[in-house]
Amino acid sequence: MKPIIKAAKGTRDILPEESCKWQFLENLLSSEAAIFGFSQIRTPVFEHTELFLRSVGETSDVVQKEMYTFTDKGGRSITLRPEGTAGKVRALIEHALYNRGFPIKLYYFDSCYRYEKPQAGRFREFYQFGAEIYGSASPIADAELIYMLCSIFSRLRIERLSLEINSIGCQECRSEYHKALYDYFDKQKMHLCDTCLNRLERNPMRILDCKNPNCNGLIENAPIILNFICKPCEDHFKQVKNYLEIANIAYTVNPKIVRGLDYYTRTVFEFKFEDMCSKNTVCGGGRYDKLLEELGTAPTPALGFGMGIERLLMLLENQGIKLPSLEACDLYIATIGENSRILALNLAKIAREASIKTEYDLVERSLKAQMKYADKIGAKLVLVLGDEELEKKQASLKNMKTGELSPIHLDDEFFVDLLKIQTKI
RNA sequence: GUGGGUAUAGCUUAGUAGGUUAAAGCGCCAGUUUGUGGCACUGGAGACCGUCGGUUCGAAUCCGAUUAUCCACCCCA
Repeated sequence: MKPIIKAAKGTRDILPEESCKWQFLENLLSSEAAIFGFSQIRTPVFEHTELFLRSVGETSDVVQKEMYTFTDKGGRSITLRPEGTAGKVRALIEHALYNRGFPIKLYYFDSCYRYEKPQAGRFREFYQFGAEIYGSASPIADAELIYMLCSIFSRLRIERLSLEINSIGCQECRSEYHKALYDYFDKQKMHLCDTCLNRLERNPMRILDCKNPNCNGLIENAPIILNFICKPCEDHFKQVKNYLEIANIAYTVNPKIVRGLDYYTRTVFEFKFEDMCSKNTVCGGGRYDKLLEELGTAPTPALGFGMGIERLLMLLENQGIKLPSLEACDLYIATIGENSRILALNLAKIAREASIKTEYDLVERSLKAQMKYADKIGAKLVLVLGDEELEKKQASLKNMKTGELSPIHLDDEFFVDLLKIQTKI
């Protein structure tokens, strides 16, 4: 026996019992996006590395240590997408979708790839559902995106999900804030933990999120971004909050929310849920008004979010919300001998044309074993074709729920109708 | 990248002061009236105890390394 090959680290197979749940989620998310006027876009799994360097940001952790980057045979540097937004913006620009008139509203359901150490709710290949709005600078667009998310969560009957929002301002006000923050922590360097010392140089805002008790004391009195954002950013944020209140959406302002991708500006938000031990983000997003410019097109305001499907499933599991399981079979045709098998082919064809989910024996098992199998797959009806009845064009139909056996005439033109009625019972 | 836990049949697990054919439940297959499922009973297949090396007369059991997996941190969805 040769050694078996297993799935690569951080990847996993979605087996039938689970894939039906994925299918359900994908349908629900897509149809909700459609209700909100979003249309689907599908972009390649891999892109030129340059795209992510310029959008996600060269200093971000995602780019620095988590990308699947390789050189293809043509010598090009290629990267498997670590997130969904960059590719969508690239496509928007490449196909000049902005000429179709604003707003452009797109959604996607994509696999993404990051070279990380796997753990709960985190994989190297993971799926994101996301939506983007291009061409609106208005705070109503920020609210609209959040409305859609709330609508999705309520359709899934998810509760106890907290929405945290923040504004990280525009580039101008943020750089001022960075300066203030740097000065504040720099004076107290000796009290910071090692990771925070590192953060101080790379992204001082991250220090605000540190769990180390020593750093925590300093955080209390640290400057807050909301005191530094400029008047337009402040107004924008105020209005977003206002629109949320109008829609009766509960939120908390969390000035510590810092998104890890460099392209965010102004509004940022996260939907979190409490797990046994830690808080988990199921969905995160925000505005990225400078990104389109950065990728070489006219300045265009934009915003979007990404939702982790694996985390959504975790959350559903956590709240005991059941998703549909495998669909049962309507009709199983049990056969005894070759003649009845040939007849089964024809009957199955008729039934299937009428969209009745039909199966018959493929492994040449005994009748008893076929009955067992029919039971296992949850067949509602079993049609038993025996040699004796075959001559008289008859068979017996068993209702698996009641155990009731009834004779059925195979020539009956109402044969299919009969099955249809019976499978509905 | 840092730290910790775990590795025994398809699944869930038992088995350690080191001792010969490694155990159970579930699942799978077959049988208990030769043509009828669920329940019960009987039997069967299925594991070189993650891998490599070491200690020992002898290792699933002790030691080391390695790989995989889980969890936490970093970071993120």
